[in-house]
Amino acid sequence: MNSARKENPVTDALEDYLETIYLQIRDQKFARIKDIAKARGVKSGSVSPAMKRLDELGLIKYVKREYIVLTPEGEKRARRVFARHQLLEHFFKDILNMSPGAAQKDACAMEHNLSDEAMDRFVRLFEFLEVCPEGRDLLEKFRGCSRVHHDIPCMKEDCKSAHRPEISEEEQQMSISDLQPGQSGRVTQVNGQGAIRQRLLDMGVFPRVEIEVERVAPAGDPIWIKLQGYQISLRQNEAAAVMVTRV
Amino acid sequence: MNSARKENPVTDALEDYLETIYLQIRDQKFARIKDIAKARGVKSGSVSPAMKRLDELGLIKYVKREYIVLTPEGEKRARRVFARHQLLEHFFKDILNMSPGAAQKDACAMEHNLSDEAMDRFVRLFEFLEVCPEGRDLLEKFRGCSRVHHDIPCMKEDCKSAHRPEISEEEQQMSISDLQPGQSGRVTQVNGQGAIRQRLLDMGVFPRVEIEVERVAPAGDPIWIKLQGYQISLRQNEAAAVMVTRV
DNA sequence: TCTATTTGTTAGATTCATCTACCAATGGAG
DNA sequence: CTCCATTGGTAGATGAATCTAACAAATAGA
Repeated sequence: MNSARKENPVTDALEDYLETIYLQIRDQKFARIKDIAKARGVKSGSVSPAMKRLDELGLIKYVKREYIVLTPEGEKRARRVFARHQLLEHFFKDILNMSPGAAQKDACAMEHNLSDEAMDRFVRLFEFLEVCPEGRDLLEKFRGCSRVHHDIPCMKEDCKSAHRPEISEEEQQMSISDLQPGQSGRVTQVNGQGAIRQRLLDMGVFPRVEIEVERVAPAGDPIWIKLQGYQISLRQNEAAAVMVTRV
Repeated sequence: MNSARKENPVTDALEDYLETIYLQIRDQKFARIKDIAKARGVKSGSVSPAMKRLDELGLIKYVKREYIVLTPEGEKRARRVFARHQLLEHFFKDILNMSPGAAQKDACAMEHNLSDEAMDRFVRLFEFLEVCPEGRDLLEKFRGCSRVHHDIPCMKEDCKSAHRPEISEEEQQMSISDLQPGQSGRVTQVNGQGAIRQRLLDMGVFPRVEIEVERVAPAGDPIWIKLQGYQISLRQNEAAAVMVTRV
């Protein structure tokens, strides 16, 4: 981020201003300090100097006390940021099924940091889901599962009826509490809800991660596991919520 | 981001330090200024005061010139950031099929800004792809398409053989250049490669976006379209690369 | 034990983004 | 035409994160 700024002095904050200007010109034909300040939640005393910097960078045309105009370069840049915003928001809201508010907020936070490559791959995913009949069905199914999933993992539902009916021997699902000390597994599901789930995720316990049970207390309550090279301890109910396949 | 900082003064930079410390303790049993500076690409003169701040915040224990120790609170926080990093990197690398370097970089940039809700939904997606047989197949297929896709959209490939064989009337695919002025469409695919594709994405032309053809120049070359309330112009070859369904 | 090297600290400067508080310009309303 | 309200601009301050450069402490060789 530092080196990026040296080559390209347009900071995230300036990009935000640019995007705001872009949207205001779109929606009300002009952009002025007051509205920008309001939209961005800053004071007008902060906007003026920012406009000066944007002008110096050739991204806007700004003569004091007059309306702000985007240069072609500025418009391009603004549109780019806005496109990333839209893409992320769509992904969060319509694919991951997040609440609109959170989708918007997360998109705002990330719009400046999405590489071209990531953007490209997101779009490929969208294309897949849009164009491919299977993709569409799957999205439906995923969203269905995701919505219900607060309790029931998708596996139990209609997914069960799919092809690849029998699950091979070593893919047997079990919970961490079924593992003996020394045994390892690969996480496939986190069944807990609310605080338990949150805590597990925050500790890095989610699908694809490999864990090893190191030690189990006599009562079976704290269970020490190793993941990503670090040791953590789980309560019994947390361990029981984590489904794994043996490795 | 501002308001968040007031309630919780742990900035992104401090969180990065915390994560670095966490990983160094994991990998070499101790963390010291020099290594942290190197890992983060800053000078040691910047690290010392940061350690002081982290100590004041109760996230590390730091006595000058001695090794740095994470408090339970600090360890929790570090693990949380690292978990987000892992999750994002996994998503970018193994699901979106990005190059390892870019996946890593993007994950770094976003790890501080991923809401709990987003994390939860990502994990649901992983669970779906891990546990559900259909999910697995689909991921395979998507990755296959994604890899080849630089030229060939997935629709033409094995996806074609899926259920839902015939595409209904109004879902006929056509390119933007097939639309008449006044007609509208919903983007489903962006077929162009390289610079053309990049330009289209940067302008916000990607699946799910609705566009309307406003005007076509006599020669058919610049085509003006409206999307997201803004007018942009496309060259003929760009327009031809964008597949839409009529709306 | 004494020096040379490595490592860490401190002070002071810079840049960015913000604030507050006050000042200046503009434009209606009377 | 004047006055006042709205709007924008400026100066000065703050806080974060960084740098450089000089200094101090610890460590390791000789």
